[in-house]
Amino acid sequence: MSDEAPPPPERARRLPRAVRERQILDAAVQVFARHGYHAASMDEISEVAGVSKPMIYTYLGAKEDLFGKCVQREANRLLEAVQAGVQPELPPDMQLWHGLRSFYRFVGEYRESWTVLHRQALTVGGTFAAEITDMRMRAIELVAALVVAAGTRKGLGEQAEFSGTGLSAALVGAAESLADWALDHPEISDGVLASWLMNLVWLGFNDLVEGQVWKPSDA
Amino acid sequence: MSDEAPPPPERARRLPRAVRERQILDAAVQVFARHGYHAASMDEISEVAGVSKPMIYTYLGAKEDLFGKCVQREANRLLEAVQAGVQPELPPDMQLWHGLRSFYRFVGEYRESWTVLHRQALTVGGTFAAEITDMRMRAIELVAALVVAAGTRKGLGEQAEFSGTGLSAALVGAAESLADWALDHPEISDGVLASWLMNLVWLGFNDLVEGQVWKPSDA
Amino acid sequence: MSDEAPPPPERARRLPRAVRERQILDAAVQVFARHGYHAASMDEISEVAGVSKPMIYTYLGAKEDLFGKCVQREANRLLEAVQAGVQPELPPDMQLWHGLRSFYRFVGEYRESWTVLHRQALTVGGTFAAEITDMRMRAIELVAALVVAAGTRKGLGEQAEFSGTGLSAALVGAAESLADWALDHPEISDGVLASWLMNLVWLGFNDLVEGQVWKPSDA
Amino acid sequence: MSDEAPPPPERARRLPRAVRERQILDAAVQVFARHGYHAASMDEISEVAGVSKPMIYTYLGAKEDLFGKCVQREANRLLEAVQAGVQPELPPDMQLWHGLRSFYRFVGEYRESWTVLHRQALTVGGTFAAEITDMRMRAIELVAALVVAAGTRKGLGEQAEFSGTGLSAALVGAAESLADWALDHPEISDGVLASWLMNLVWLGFNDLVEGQVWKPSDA
DNA sequence: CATGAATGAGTGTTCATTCAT
DNA sequence: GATGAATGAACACTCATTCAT
Repeated sequence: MSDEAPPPPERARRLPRAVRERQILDAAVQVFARHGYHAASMDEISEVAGVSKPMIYTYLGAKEDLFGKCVQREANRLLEAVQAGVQPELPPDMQLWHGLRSFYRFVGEYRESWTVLHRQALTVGGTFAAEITDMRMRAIELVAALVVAAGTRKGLGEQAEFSGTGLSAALVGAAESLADWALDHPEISDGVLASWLMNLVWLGFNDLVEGQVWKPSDA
Repeated sequence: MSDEAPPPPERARRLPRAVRERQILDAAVQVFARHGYHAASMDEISEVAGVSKPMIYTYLGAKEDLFGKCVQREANRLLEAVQAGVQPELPPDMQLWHGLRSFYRFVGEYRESWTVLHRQALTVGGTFAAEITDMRMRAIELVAALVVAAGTRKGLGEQAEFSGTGLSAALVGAAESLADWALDHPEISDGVLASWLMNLVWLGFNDLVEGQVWKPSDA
Repeated sequence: MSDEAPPPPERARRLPRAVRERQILDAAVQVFARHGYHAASMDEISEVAGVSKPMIYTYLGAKEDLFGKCVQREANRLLEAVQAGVQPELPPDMQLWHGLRSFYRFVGEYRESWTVLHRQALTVGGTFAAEITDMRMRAIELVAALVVAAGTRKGLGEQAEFSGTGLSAALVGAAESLADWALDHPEISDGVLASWLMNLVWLGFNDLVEGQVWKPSDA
Repeated sequence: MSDEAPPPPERARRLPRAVRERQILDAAVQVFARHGYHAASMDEISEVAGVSKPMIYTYLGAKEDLFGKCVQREANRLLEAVQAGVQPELPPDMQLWHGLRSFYRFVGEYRESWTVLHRQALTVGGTFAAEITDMRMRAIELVAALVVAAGTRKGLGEQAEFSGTGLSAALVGAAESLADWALDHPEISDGVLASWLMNLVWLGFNDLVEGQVWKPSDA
């Protein structure tokens, strides 16, 4: 029988909720990136976070909620990073280039965020795919509006050779795929990656092969 | 080897092994496409296949083996479909265009195969990711060799504006992403999809916006 | 349509039932000895026997029946071997010695039989334990009657220092345990093994240490 | 059979880990003793323990681990019981006698422990058999050193009539076998059992039949 | 006679989730 | 606020057993 006033166990330090939530989200992103949604276990997340499991449920909800919040947070981070890189007063191609650079810088710096967003978010059935796809679409339109708008101005409507959304999807896919590739080639700088993509989508192989090369005009 | 499936009797409870294996693989592809590797249950697969679970294990092995065999079969199907569409005597751009058409036709026709290959195969840790990535790389080089080789001939080595593997990754990503998009737009024909991609990667946005348009020369 | 291949496919030779049964029992003893009753699988038995599973069921019945028949056959073999070695006209100690020799010879020669009888038969719940125990008891009384009877004649009844069945159990246990030990020491001949046991149970440690030694009188 | 649910160990909801572990181990020993390793089901163990299955896995690990821990605990108990009974200052025969009494007392008191150790531990393939055999050997040498050492002192080396390890195996087998027999004869006291064995191995049948009887000298 | 084909029923194991403290 | 204790429910996998041919 312990009747003496027990000194508060140092074991569990009472931290403000916001801090705990960040700890947990960080751990969750890490674990989700490593194993994917289904293979990730709440046990591992709680362990990595240094927090007991009930706390996760109290603060962030069930596994699916937790994953959703991870996705949201990382998606916001990514969008902010890209938007921060774009300078609206530049010509379209330079805007695109700067946006791409920001994107690749982000991917290189926050690999796990990117992994969760790109690879893992689609494996979860239900609402997530839509949510992610939507976010993806907004992202692409943000970037692709530049060129699509240009095309539209020139009178290229929804004719066979041109489709705003279709091309956007392709463009984003190209950018994403190159991002994945870049994860295995960290020695390639974000500027170079952005340039490659510019040459692909802006000039096309044909011009490129003809010796034409796109280069940033402000470097 | 008599490989001719003898006309299946109306209500044969007792089927030869090869037939059962196909049934099971078909069901597995369907279920894996629907839920992903982890969320798919052997119970559902057996149910869809109209076969008891032990049969699956006897014929195709454990879950991971089964998935591997699905991936292999579908990957072969895809490769064959694409290769069948390419005509080596045509000029490079036409070869590319025909290959892409075959690809989009396949994706449209075998949505589930494509889903398994593109989205689900990467969610399984271990050997699969590598296997798929490898297959993807071989596929891309098959197609991209056309243009990359052209670029290399023109003296574009591994300089900052050009990279064989990097651009290949981007190109394949664009094609894949457009394929995903096309799944939600079945009204767009494979010819049109292929054209869009050609215009993107062959001419580039710049030329496109300037009014230049790529068109198949043999239609 | 098979036209003129008169000899039936060599694949499945139609053998008389008795032969098949022996094949199966041999295989079963082997597999039961290797894995024990529960860990042994009908599949492995059928494979080792070179016979399809339905045949096992047709000829020998279910797994438990099969095991029972294995045990019975091997027990009979053992009993016959021991009985064949005993010569009733010799004095008790020599009878015991010859019986033990036969026993150890059998164990050395039919290791698997011994394993099934001694180690595996007891792990199966239900009727088997009793059956085996019974068989064991009969075996022991067969052998121990010699000495126990002698003791009883001398007026040693069920007093504290003497008990027929109890001592018999101990004696048989000693013989069995030495048999197990001998499996790992095949270089020790059955004559030597029998001698050891004779010295232990006939003379006892005390006499043995005093320099008294029991030796077969007819060698 | 006895299907009466023996009062589940209290309905105490929240118990400290150590208590639960003991409950589970107790239940496991009971069930393993009743059915053997393979036929025992984790379900029954959890039911007998009054605990859900996941707890077993959390606290004691998988089935094989659980069994290993049972064996270890019971083996320790047995060794301690025997060692506690031996008094090193007594002459060899009295030491042996006291050791045997302790052994039989333990077997009578903890039937299930004995069953698990003696009968079931060998049915599990792999490391366990070796572990148990080893433990058995150490146990036997602990006890048999007394007599074997005596024999060796007298100049009885590894000659045909005498073998330390071989005789030890036999001796232990005799003791074990008598223990099994005693399980069905609970009315025989451990002192009597020990006496029987002493008369068998110390004096031998011959002396016994001649009217010589070994008796404890300190009673 | 002989077997490939097929399965019902059960096993060990894990995981997201929630109380009681 | 924070957690160790506890579980329901499901899943992958196996095996003894039996038809239909």
